[in-house]
Amino acid sequence: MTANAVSEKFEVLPFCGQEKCLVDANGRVRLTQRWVDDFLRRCGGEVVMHGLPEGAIALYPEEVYQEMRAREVGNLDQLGASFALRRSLRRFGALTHEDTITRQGRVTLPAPFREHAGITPGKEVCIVGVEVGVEIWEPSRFAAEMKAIGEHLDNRREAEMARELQQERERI
Amino acid sequence: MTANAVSEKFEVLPFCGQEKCLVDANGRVRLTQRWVDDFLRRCGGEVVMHGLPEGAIALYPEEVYQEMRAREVGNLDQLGASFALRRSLRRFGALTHEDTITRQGRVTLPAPFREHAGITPGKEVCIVGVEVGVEIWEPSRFAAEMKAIGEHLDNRREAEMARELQQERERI
DNA sequence: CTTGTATTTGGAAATTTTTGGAATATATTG
DNA sequence: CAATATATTCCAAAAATTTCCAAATACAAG
Repeated sequence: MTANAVSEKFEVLPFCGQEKCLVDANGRVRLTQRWVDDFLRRCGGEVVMHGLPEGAIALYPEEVYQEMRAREVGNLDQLGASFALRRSLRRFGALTHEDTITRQGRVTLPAPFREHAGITPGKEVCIVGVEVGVEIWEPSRFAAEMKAIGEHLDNRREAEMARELQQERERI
Repeated sequence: MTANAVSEKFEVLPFCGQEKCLVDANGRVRLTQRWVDDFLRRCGGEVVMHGLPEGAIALYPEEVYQEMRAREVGNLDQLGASFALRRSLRRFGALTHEDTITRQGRVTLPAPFREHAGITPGKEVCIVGVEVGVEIWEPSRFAAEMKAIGEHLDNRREAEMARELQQERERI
């Protein structure tokens, strides 16, 4: 298959899985063919890059980002009165950037985004599918994030099991 | 019987029982013919692999997974504001992966999934039927899980018997 | 304004990894 | 014990990743 032809196979679960890959000396990453295909299918390769508060970089198809921002951007009547709204617009504006995936599936991460995400040219990053797009993480940050998610779920499991036992005891 | 032909024998209890098998050097497992048949019958061999919070890998027919996952993906307007939604998408995205069982009944476990489940190429795993699919466990984790299930059921038995006694005493 | 230098961009070759298949060995059943 | 089925190892083909290189662009100094 050539780099530009999108596989015909229908993807039931787009933007899933995770990869490790190297950031080249110029701050570029190469997406795997599968994700390139997902983006081509969704938006012809036009992606929005956004620096997340979690300290990672998200890549969304344009339409996903538009939908995500539609509400706040529509609230122009509050613009004069609300510090919070202005801050939010400022944050999203500053940390958002449009790009097109190249024919070889590469995306350049501009320096401010790399700094925001703690990413260094020449080192590895984790690229993670998030169902509606992908996220690019500095590996140790990603490990910490997954650990936090895991611990939260452990707590939920304990709570669920305890509750089940409690219900058994209190049944009339 | 060839690997691709599904046995005509009607399976009353699909996805039951357990097996031990070796993970090859490239992280692939071979399902027994019975389970290959179960998957071919349900979904033509198209499976969804999912890293469970319990630290094992589940294989479900596609349709089972779709049903299991009430679509969070529709809430795009919350994507920018909600850490919890992003975490949820991240967890499911990172630990979910589509695959097709090969003609030889093999499934590749990608490295991140193996790590998540503590599985090492070249070593044994337990493959456990869970009625709606199968789960792949690192053997000692599976033993611990079965022990935990047993203990929880012991507690429930005590609770149920105590409650029954209490009801008898409180009867008028 | 021109020339030389540095930086960025795109592409191709080479290596590594992954994948599918077949051959061999082992176990199971009649 | 033979015949069949199952499991495991090995190997060749295919694919993906990474490294390397050349062209293009931007930048700076003369």
